[in-house]
Amino acid sequence: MADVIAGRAASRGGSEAPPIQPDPDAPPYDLMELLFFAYRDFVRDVDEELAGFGFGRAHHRVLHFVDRNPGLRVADLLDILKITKQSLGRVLRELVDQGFVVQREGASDRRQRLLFVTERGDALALRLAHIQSERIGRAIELSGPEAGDAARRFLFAMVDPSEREQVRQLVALGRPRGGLG
Amino acid sequence: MADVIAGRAASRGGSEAPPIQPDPDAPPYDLMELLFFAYRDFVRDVDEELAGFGFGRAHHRVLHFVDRNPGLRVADLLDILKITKQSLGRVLRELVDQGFVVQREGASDRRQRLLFVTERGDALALRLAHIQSERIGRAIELSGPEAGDAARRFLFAMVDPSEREQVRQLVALGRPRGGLG
DNA sequence: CGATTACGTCAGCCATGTTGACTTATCCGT
DNA sequence: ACGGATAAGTCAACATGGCTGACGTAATCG
Repeated sequence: MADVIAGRAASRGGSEAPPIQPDPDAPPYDLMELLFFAYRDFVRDVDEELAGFGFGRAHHRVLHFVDRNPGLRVADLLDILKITKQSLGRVLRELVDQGFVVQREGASDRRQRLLFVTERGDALALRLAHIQSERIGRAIELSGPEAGDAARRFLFAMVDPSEREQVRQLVALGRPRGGLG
Repeated sequence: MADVIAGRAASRGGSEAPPIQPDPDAPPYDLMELLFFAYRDFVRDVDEELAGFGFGRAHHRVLHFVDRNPGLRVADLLDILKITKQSLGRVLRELVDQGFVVQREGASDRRQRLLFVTERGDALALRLAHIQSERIGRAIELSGPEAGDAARRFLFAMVDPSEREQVRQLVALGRPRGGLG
């Protein structure tokens, strides 16, 4: 399979010798690309498993966040995923129809349909999480636990400032590891 | 906007007091979610800019990798993006039609259509990269340069072992910063 | 010369996102 | 108690970007 890249770019805009120190104004292409490659492989991990239920990645995202946040409101989920009510509606209906998620009327506000996973839903969510955590576990072994911790801080800092408080709270439960900064 | 999460999960499977040390077998949910949130916001950065040309994220990925790897072969691009020839064909045609990318016959193998960005293509690629690098720059400021370096190592380790050599070479050019391990 | 390779393309389908309009039930403030 | 705002669901139509399968053409390689 196509393994070698044919030609490499000359440094942008000059014919001088390549600088040893990188241009501080040059975009951090390496981080951009590593983010792409890491995410690409990370999400592909569970595709097969999902396909077995006729599900896709959208179903996984919903199942995951409901599993991790029992009683989540629909509006919260929309805000997490940044998709429309209609898009969510489709995948949510399928998850409910197939018995992975249930909706319960809110106790204090009966307009709300709070989301919970069923036993079946929890089992699937956990299985998918285990698959993906193998890759993460190997990555931490390879790069060292400090790199994992630093990656946590870096990734958190990549989140939009306006979203950080929400993300901090969402992520907090699974994180008795020290603060995010 | 929905800001507070209604209910939080009890620790899975028990009613004891929450452990201070996390279960070492528990999936690293925080990293999984941070990866999602960071990627979500990172790719959204350029959506508006792309829409101005009638482009989407698929166009961006193609433009980026061609810009960074002039003379890239179509087969290489397919292998990077992990999509089919037909999917790539559509977006590539649009990029070519609108004068952002050109294809040149390979010198040694005339079956190849090597890919290059035009001046126009390079300008757009650079503008998009600048937008995204603002977020990364702020993240590095916030989390510290060591966190950025560690994130590089961690993200590289997240890449599939079978893909690492290719990724290492692709990422190498923009990286006079020290090895990836 | 024949098999393989690199690339392109037609046709159709699927998953998942979008807008816009509308309904229903409920809550909350006056 | 009423009326506006809010939470959620739904219908319809459409866009984007994946996919499979089948084929065609040109060039290379053994």
